[in-house]
Amino acid sequence: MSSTDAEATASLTPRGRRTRHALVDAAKEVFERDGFAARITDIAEHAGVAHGTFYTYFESKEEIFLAVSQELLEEFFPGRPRTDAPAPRDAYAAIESTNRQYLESYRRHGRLMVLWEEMPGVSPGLSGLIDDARAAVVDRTRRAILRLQSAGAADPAVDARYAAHALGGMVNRFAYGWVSRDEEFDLDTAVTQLSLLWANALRVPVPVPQRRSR
Amino acid sequence: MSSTDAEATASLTPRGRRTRHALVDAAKEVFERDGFAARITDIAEHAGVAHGTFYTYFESKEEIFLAVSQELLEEFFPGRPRTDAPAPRDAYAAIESTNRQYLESYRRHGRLMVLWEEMPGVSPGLSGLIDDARAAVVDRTRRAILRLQSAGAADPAVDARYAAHALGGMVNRFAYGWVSRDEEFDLDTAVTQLSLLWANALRVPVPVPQRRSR
Amino acid sequence: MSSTDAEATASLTPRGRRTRHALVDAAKEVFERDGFAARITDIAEHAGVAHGTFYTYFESKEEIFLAVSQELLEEFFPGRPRTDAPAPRDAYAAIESTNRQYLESYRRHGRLMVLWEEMPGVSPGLSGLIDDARAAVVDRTRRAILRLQSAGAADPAVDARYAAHALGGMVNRFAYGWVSRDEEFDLDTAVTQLSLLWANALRVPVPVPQRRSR
Amino acid sequence: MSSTDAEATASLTPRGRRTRHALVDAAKEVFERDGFAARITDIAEHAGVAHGTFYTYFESKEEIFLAVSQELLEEFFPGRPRTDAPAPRDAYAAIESTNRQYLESYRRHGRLMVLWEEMPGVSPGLSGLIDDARAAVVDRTRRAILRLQSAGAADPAVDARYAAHALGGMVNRFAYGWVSRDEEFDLDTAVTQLSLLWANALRVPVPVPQRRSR
DNA sequence: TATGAATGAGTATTCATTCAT
DNA sequence: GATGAATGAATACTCATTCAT
Repeated sequence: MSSTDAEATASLTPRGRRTRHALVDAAKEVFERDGFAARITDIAEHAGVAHGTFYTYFESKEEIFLAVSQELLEEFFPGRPRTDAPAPRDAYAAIESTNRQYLESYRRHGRLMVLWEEMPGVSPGLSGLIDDARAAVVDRTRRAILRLQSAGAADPAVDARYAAHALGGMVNRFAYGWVSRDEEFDLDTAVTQLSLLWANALRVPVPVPQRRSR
Repeated sequence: MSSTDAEATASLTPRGRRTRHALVDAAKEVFERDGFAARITDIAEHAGVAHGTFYTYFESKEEIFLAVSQELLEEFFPGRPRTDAPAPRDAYAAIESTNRQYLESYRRHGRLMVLWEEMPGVSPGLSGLIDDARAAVVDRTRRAILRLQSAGAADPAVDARYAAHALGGMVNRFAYGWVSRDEEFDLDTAVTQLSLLWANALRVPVPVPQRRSR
Repeated sequence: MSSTDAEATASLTPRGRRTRHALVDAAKEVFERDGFAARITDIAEHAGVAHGTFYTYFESKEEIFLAVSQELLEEFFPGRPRTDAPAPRDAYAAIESTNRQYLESYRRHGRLMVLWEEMPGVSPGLSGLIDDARAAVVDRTRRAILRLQSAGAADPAVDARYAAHALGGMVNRFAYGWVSRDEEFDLDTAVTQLSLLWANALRVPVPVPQRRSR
Repeated sequence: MSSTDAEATASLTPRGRRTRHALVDAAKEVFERDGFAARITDIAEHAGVAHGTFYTYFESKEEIFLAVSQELLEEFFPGRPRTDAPAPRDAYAAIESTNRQYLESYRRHGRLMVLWEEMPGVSPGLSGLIDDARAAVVDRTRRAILRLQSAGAADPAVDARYAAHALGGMVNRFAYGWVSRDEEFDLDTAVTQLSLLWANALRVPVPVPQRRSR
């Protein structure tokens, strides 16, 4: 549970905590079903509380969407990297692991992730928040690329910042297409292929087994 | 002017044609300013016609947005490739040319392109239409990759369909980030870098000059 | 009809003018009945139009209240004095005429005048507007007193500004009490008495007939 | 402390008395800040008690406003006159003393007095109560005028009841304007001027020093 | 007594769409 | 074709008041 959530919850009685929780759960379901057009009335109804009760805990749809998103934010944009910087020769493994985690998380949250992508059209405020988190991750990628280049393990012609944006976008967009349309993709193949493309793009050596994967 | 537009226009008197045109122009401006939340009243006002006149020409906001989008659809997803399949040894040049065109077009239409991306959250019907067009382009990319592979000019370990989705997404997402946020990118560098990543990813040979570009 | 009203009406079709008028009339009735707590729904209903139609003509309750008040504003705080400055020896007659006009107008508009007085508690914006108009009248009174003093026709110990505020307030408050509570007052007596008090206060000579009026 | 307050307080435990007191204090502040639109939540919060606690002591906003007003009621409309009827020849001194007290009290309670005036627009019940108190004072004034007239010390042409209403209103309205708008008045001058006007109006002799006061 | 969560009636407001002229 | 007035469904939000603990 994210810190923000803990904060919001701190001053509540157990009963209040239960109600708030029910609202967040309900909101998750309703957002998944109706997108951001979800009606506050429906959320309250789903949670089994009166209309006005919603406003005891949240000031707006944005705010509860944020609460629903807390978990995702932490999962996709952790405060700190989930793994230590890998030795250059493990670069491929790190890429693959990151991609696998990303795709799995993305698919697990499915409709909600899609909502994130479409947020700017609908709630600029919220999407700014997501953008910030995203920027941090792009920056981490950028630094990782620079490290590989220093170690002579990546194409020096590549501009780390441009590449971080482009490759991050590649995986993100792939996942988005997968979830939002009904493309037929296979998880393992997707991980292998995206990692191969990513590694190739940077000219990071790809271990032999992958090269035969299809 | 696209065929659909021509159709819609055919049965109108000259005066009607003018009014319809004014509405589409106005809509473009207003959509760019307000996003898809634009109000029909504003569009009509901008076009200098009465509110009700809108409905003489369009049945809904979706419909006029579609009309506004016709031009873009044609530009981004032309009915037929704009260039013939290049000889394998010109692969890099083709990649670069495609990317440059894409980025230039995307930037030219700026806010409107962003609207396209965010459409699904807001008008599923329309976005289906865009998706279809997109799919055609992805398929063309897929076949191009297959051709390169047959010619021994691209990494055979790459799955053409996955790669077509991924690399198309890469450029699309990069352009989106560029336009929707205020990232500082340089057009030439962006073209060079994205093309380098794309070519690298497929292990398509990159001519020497690029390799020194930064 | 005040200029503001004419303006608002200028761009409307006859039908629109009729509807707008119906709304203002309805509002007057409803405000008189319910005070400023009147509901917009009621006003629309009273005017025999749909709820939303209200918003075709007015943006808020304040705005229609202002429209309702236009006529009163002009009556109580005319852009220019309704009479020329009287010769000093007619001072009493002028006082009496002004008071009679004021009391008659106030009583004619009854409940609506009372609403004006209570406006500050309920809509500071509107009341500021009324205050401004009131200030202009107070200033006119002040200058009239100064004129009388120069002519040696009024007590020189009186401070014209303080007196203008005080005596204007006296008549206003008297009228307010008369209308808002059910005090039993007689119009002629009220005019005579207020004028006597006013004249006495300034030591303006009071013609003999008045002195016997009761 | 007024009798009503004492009553309400009698049956409470010391702790209850403290809480009730905190609520009344808080209400005074909040009413002064927000007018009668003050929210019960805010009052409770200000008093440092839970929302629901309010209802342990008061049934409604009106009721606590009344409690807040007790002190003022007593100050402005004392159960008995604060001074004995003055000898006719001290009439002016009595007028001046009353006016000074009134203006000082009014200004001391400032925003709250203004609230009183605007009460009818907002809570007819309460304002009826205030009206009653006011009526008692007007009646006292009326009888004082009659006394002066019997003693030959005031203009016999003046109708005591009309004058009591008018002159009371004059001072009240002057004070209201002073407090609610930002008129620049000076206390001593105001007292002198209002007393002068009042005395003049009744043709009560004004001692010489006043006549030179400005 | 105190708490604070829950309630829900009440009201304003927006805007796509219809339709008489 | 054009007009612009009229419509009314849809929904958000506030806050006094109740009540279980």
